[in-house]
Amino acid sequence: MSETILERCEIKGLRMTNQRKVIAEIIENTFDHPDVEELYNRASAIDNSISIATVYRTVKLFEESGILDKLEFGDGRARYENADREHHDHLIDINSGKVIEFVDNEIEKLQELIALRLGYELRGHKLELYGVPIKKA
Amino acid sequence: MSETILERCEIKGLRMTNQRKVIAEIIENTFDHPDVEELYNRASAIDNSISIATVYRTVKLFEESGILDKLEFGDGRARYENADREHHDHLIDINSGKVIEFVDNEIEKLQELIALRLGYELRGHKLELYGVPIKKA
DNA sequence: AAAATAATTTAAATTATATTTCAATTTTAT
DNA sequence: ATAAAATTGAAATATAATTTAAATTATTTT
Repeated sequence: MSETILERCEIKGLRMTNQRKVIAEIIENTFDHPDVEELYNRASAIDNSISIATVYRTVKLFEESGILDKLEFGDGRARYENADREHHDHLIDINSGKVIEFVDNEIEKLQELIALRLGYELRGHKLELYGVPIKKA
Repeated sequence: MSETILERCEIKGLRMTNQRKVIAEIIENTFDHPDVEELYNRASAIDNSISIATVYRTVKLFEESGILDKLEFGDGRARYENADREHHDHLIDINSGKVIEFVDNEIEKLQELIALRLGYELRGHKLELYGVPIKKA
């Protein structure tokens, strides 16, 4: 977990063009979950010649290479985050859209177990909690 | 949990046209997770004048009325199932695409708890397990 | 029951997200 | 430095979903 995205791309033998470096940098240094449009905006601010087609192509390439994780929170747009982080799930505030990350080892273990009981080896999962903030009295 | 979809629609005051009845029937009597295209095919077999726009409109209406649940398994198409069933989650066989339903009360309780710990009241969740069948020796 | 009003439908047009084509450019290999 | 291969930008295309508008169907009023 210590390499940068750029380094991991190079390890995988991906040709690192300027455009890809810009996108890699942005994802490296963000802790939110930008969609392609947002990545394009942020990338354009750094290199305004970059096209949105390249952003789409790059996130797809990075996802297929295991560099990025694709998230879908049900609003029709895909979001991306650095795949090289401690695994976590997401809680989405349905009022504000805010996304909170969490990990729960118990739930992780349970998922493995459930899959096993059903005769499957767990290869991945998707857990999203949707909630509203509890009002303090 | 004993009413039909049609009855629940009527309770909610939805105007039940022929088209909507056909779609309601189909979902009532299916235990898979059809997408709109598939619903349209099945509906067309019953009433070939039904249009795909109506299928889209109807699943949206039904979803907003809590009659249907919308599922997204990451292939870009939304799938639907009768919302009036014992709650369950899904395990997707990544080889065959087969979908297995399961319930685990422990995991349900844990999710509530996690949300609470983060200061949220849980309003919904999405849990999908992705796995491959374990080969028997 | 007929007329008036309101909601729904079909088919086509439109929108939104994502992918692909192709000529031009950039990168890598020779 | 040149040739070969991959990537890019811009525009075209694909795909899922939504919307428009005229026509139809259902509901309400008289």
